[in-house]
Amino acid sequence: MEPTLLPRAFYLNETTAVARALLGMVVVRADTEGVVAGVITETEAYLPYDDPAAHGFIGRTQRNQSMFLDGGHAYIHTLRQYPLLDIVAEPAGVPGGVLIRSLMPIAGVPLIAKRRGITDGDIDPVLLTNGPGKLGLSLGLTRALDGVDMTTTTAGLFVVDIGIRLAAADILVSNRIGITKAADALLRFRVLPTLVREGEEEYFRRLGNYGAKGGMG
DNA sequence: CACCAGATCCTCT
DNA sequence: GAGGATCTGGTGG
Repeated sequence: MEPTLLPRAFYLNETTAVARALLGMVVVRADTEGVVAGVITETEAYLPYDDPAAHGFIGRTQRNQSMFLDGGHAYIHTLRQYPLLDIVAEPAGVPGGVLIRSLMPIAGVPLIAKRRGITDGDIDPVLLTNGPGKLGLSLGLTRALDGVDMTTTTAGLFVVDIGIRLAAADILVSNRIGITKAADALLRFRVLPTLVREGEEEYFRRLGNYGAKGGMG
């Protein structure tokens, strides 16, 4: 299918539904250094209500204000030296967020390796972006991109649908990791690891079609 | 202004 | 599985 930019309506839904639906979608980052893209293979939902692990739980602050924007905006914060990418869900004023935890790179691997500081040319591409901090570095994210609208291409950070459709059986559900509050809530969603591997060539083929159609939108 | 807690990663063991 | 590197923002004095 023709790749399509995910519209606002995609994100104006329950945070958990958005977290599931984002699996298989493609994050694209385009800036002066080049284009980087990867299929989303792991997400976590941070709920707008009764979720002490969510940054919005304490109310609106300087740090988390982007979570209160309309769904489809970026909420980018840093943890130690790493930028982390959330995509805001739900309508404005409802601070739901989906943490993008892992990508499978499908474009710009050399640039990703450069941003990761990896010089070993023989490294597995999947290992370059299989963690929230790693993919944040790979996409060249900074707090300057906090709050940008990801339903347009103007900021150079957006998500496209390239036609990947996952069955419920293809998704692993488990507890969120790296947190201490509400650590037992089943809000982590992953594409079956074996499926990621098997789908790798197919993803590249789709991207080839995308590139042939004239750019990233 | 000082303190401290993190939605992490990497290197050992 | 544990510990250190290293940085920002929230909270309290």
